Amino acid sequence: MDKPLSFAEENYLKHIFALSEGTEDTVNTSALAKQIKIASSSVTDMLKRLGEKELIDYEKYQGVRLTSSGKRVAVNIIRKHRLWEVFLVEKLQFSWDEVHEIAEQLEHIRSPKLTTRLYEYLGRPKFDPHGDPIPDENGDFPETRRQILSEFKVGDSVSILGVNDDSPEFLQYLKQENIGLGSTLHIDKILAHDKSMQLSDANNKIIMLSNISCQHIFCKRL
Amino acid sequence: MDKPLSFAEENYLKHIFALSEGTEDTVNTSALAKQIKIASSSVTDMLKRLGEKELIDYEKYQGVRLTSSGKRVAVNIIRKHRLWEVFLVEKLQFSWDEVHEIAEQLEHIRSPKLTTRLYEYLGRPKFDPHGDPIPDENGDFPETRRQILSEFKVGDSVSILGVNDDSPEFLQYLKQENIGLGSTLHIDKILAHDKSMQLSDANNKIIMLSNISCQHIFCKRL
DNA sequence: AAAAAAAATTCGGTTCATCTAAATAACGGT
DNA sequence: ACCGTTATTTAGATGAACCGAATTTTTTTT
Ligand SMILES: [Mn+2]
Ligand SMILES: [Mn+2]
Ligand SMILES: [Mn+2]
Ligand SMILES: [Mn+2]
Repeated sequence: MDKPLSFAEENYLKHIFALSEGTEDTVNTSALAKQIKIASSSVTDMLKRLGEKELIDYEKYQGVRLTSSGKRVAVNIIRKHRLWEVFLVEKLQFSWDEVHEIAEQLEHIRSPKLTTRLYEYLGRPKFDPHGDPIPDENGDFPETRRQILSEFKVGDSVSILGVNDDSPEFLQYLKQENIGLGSTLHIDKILAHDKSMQLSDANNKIIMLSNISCQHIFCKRL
Repeated sequence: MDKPLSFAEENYLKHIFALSEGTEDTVNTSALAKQIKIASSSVTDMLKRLGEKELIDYEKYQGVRLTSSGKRVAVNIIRKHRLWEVFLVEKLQFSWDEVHEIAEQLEHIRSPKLTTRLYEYLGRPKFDPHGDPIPDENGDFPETRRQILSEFKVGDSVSILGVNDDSPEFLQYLKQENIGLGSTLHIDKILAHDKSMQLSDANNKIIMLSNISCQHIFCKRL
C-alpha cells in the first residue's frame, strides 16, 4: 500500500520545511499551527500520523524535524510550486502577486514526468518570479546568494525582489519612497564618501538610499 | 458559505454529464457506480448531497439529471480537462495516451483567470488531442460533427482521431492493419464501384478499407 | 521551589467520502 | 397478477481531517 500522500500531508511537510530553514532547531507545534492557520490540536493529530509514516521525527512535547524522506517530499512540493509560478508568469503573463495562490493548487499535481517536462519547457529556471531558488531534480537548491542592491553598479537597472529586513519601519520607509516588490530602479550614481545610491524610478523620480538600506533590498538586474 | 465543491462532487457531475450525452434519459445509479468505479451505495449517498445543493434533480429510484447549475459546473470541468490535454500535447510534447490521467488532476484547479489565459495561450483550441470538442467560455460546444474517413477526398492526408465502433473485431482489424490513434494515412484512390479506399501509411504500406470501415473511423485533415 | 503562564496533548465531536451487508422497490417474463 | 431477478436505497462502520474544551507538561517568573 504505497498510497500517495494527501494534500494535507504534503502541506504540513512543506510548512515544516519552511519553518526549519535557517535554524537547526526543531519546529514546534504552535508555530506550525499559526503558519498553517489551523488549531494546534489538529496539528498534534497530523504530527502523530506523519511520525508513523516516518516522514518526520516526532516525540510528544519535543517538537518535530523532517526525516530525509520527509524532506524529499517537501522539496519536491516546493520545486513544483516554484516551477508553476515561473510558468504562470513567463508563459501566461500573470503578475508576481497573482501566482502564489494558484501554485498552491498546482504544486500537488502528481506526475514526475510533467514536472520534468515543465522544467525543460521553462528552460531549467533557477529562481521563481519572487527570486526564490528552485531545487533541481535531485532536490539541490541553486546557490541562493541573492544579490542585494548595494552589490550593483552605476548604470544598472534592477527590479526589487524582496527585502532582508521586514521590520515595519523599514517597510514603511520603502513604501513612502514608493518602492515595492516589482519596482524598477535605475542606479544613477553612487556617492564615494558613504556609498549611498542615487536612483531613479519608473517616473524618473530621484530616490536616495543609504548603503545600509541598500543592503536590505534584494534585486535582480533587468 | 459558497464553499467550493469537492473534487469528488466535481467528478460525479462530470460523469453524470458524460453518461447523459446523447440520451434525453435520466442517468441511473448503477451506470454511475460502474463508471466511477465505486459502490452504488456510495453513489446514492452522493446523489442525495448533490440533490440538496440543487446541482442535480434527484428523486429516489428515479435516476438523476443535471440541473442547469450542475451542467455549468460539469461543462467547466470538461473544458479545463481538455484544455490541459491540449497544453500537455502541444506545449510539453506528451503523447495522446499519456495526458488523460494528468488532466484528471489538472481539471480541478480552480482559477477562472488561469483557464482563460490557458485558452488564449493555446490559441483558443476547439478540439482536444483526442478530437473531443472543447466548450467555449460560455459552455457552448463547437459544432462537433467529427469527420469520418469516408468524407475525405483523394490526395488528403489524415490522422486518426478515434473510432465510431469499438467492437473488439473492428479494433482487432485496425490493429492488424497497423492503424491506431494518431496514425497518419494518405488517400491514394477511391474505387468508384464500392467507394472503398486505397490508403498508404507512414511506411508507404498500402491498405485497403471498405466504405463501411471508413465510416467508422474519425479523422482530421493534416 | 512554587506558582503562574504558555505550549502541547488528549478527549469527544463533526463532516465527507467511502465501504459491506441487509432491506426494499422496480421490472420482466410467464 | 405473481415471482424471481436486478436495481437501488438504508443501515452501520471506518478513516481522514478538522474543531473546541479540558487536561497535562514544560517553561518562566517570582
Ligand atoms: Mn509561492
Ligand atoms: Mn499547498
Ligand atoms: Mn481525457
Ligand atoms: Mn477528475
